[in-house]
Amino acid sequence: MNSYLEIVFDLPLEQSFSYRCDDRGEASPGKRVIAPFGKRELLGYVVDAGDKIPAFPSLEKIKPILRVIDKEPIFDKTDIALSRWMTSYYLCSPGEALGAMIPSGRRAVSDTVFPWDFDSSIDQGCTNSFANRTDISLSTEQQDALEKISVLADMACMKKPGSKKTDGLNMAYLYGITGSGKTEVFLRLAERILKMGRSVIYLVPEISLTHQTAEIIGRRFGTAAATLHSAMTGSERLGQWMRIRRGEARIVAGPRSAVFAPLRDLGLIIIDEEHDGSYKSGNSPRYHARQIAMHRSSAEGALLLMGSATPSAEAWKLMQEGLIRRYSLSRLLSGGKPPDIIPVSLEKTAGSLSDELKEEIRQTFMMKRQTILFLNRRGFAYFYHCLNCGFELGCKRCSVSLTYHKSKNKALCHYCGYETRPPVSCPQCGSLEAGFSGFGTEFIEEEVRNTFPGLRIQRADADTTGKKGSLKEILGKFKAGEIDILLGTQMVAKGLNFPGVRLVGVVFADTGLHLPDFRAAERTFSLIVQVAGRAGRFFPDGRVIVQTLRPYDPVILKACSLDVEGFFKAELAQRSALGFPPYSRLIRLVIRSRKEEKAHKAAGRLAVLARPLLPAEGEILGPAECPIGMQNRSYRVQLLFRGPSMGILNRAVKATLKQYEKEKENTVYIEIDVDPVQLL
DNA sequence: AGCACGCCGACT
DNA sequence: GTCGGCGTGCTC
Repeated sequence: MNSYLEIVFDLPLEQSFSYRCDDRGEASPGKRVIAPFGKRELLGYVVDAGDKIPAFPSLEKIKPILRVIDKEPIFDKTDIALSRWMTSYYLCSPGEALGAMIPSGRRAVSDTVFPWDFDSSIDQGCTNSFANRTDISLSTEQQDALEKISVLADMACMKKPGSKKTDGLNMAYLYGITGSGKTEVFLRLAERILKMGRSVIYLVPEISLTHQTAEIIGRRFGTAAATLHSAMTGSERLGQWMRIRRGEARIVAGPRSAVFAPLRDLGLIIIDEEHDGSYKSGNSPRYHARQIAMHRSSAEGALLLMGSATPSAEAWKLMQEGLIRRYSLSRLLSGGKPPDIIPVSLEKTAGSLSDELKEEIRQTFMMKRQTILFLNRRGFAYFYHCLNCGFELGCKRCSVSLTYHKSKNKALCHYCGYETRPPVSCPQCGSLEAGFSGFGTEFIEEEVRNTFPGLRIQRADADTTGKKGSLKEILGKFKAGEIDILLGTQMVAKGLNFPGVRLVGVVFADTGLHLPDFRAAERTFSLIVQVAGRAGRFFPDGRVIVQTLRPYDPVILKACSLDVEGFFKAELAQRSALGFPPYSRLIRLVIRSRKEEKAHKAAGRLAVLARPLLPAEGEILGPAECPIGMQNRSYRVQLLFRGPSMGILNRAVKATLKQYEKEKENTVYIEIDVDPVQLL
């Protein structure tokens, strides 16, 4: 019984390996085992077990496994089927797919067990306060959306799981500004699905939001709720995983990896803030939770419900085509209107604060209210520049500008961490008219302090919130009114839920617009609208000032007038004209090598091999140096496969890589990114 | 991915 | 003379 096992490892290896197990059938498919692999002992996943002697390796080569980790299988047939689909879609190995699915799969196995606790977040946004009350009455809009989506949910749930194709009838979108009550509709729907005896996944973008959502769900659904997030230790997460697997927890909240929650009878997947970039994994397999959710909901007969005020271009197009049903929430529950959003030109401004912004800060202070200043990218446009010869100081290992950090008097690289003392005079021409200028948080902090010496100013970015808990502390002080101006990156967005805030300033809105990425406009647009939307939720009497070097840029203007439809009309027309997603699909290969010409040679060869393997509808872009051409001493060259459908692309890429490997000439590291979102 | 084996450059 | 670079091959 079960004397031979097929095992896969979390390594970039296609094949499975055969092992012997002398134990009494303890090892079975879906369990993890420790097995000798070359010189080391590796954690592997059993994918098959049987009595038949494996055909391939000679019998004497087959080693016995060392031990079985799990008492119960952690993967069932559905999970293994999902991992197979991931393998073919994302072109990763079976072991990598399984490793991404189990939250502690890639870490050391620890045996400490911590109790599962809800973090009582300091974020007391209204989400919390109204979501706690189940008796709250819905607005007509909410009620209407809930009823219509419920019909869809019932239809999706009627289908037998596995009865294939749901013809897009299983996707819905709650499109509405922040504060219009999406959360309550999500929760009501979840309640309904749970009552029908089915289960729910509730995805949120970040860990911080996970806590908040977990808390709401925990209060509302009690022990039926579970959380899976990356701040938990391996064993904590495994504990939750098994609770879910056993059916004790039937609603799971978490970030992108929670899309793999091993729920049975899945009835609903919710993706809150669907546009958010954190749903895309940054390492192999580079999956997108939305894509996995689409696959799972259709394979398991569930409804997929997404929500955002600023949908992704992909979702927007599917809504236009009717493949995702759209339900709008257009009114704020508070009854107010979004605040005025005023674009202000920075063109003739000496520093980084326009007169308009300064004046509003002054007024806000006089009204005893608070200001939040937003900087979208830490240290961008913060580069060493020589006015005489144009020299720019860049990282020796990565081709990005070095950022000046005044507190350390160091110039440092954001990608690899390289640091150096900033030169006094230009290293190229010796001119003294060289130095750092720009819009980093530190720089602006100083300017704000000099302009408003009497005000209490606090900076919040990766530097000041390095130690855990300190962001919480800062936000706590801000909420208590002990800070007048909060200055920081994305993370201060949470402060937007505080009623003392009157003014929000986006210091430099166009940073993202200059990036060499076809999604730059989409991201810039959505950032501004998100900021403004959140602002409006709590202080409809408030102001939002958007500073920009391009006050006439249509993207900025449409964002300031919250014109989502208008933005997508123009943006989709442009994407279509240029043949970019959502009007095409992409696979990106990044070839990395220490030697520049090696990387280029490999990329060139790959392109040559690929062309005949790609049907006429497809094309290959590049090879080209990546926008960030060098990272960690490695040259990076990219190759983009573009075509109308993913099928032809991943077949071509697979065949290309296979052939390239067979040639065994110029071995390089190749990174595969299916549906890339960042092209840097 | 690691880890070993193997063959060519500048150093204790 | 060795130490050490990374190119190549293999892992049941």
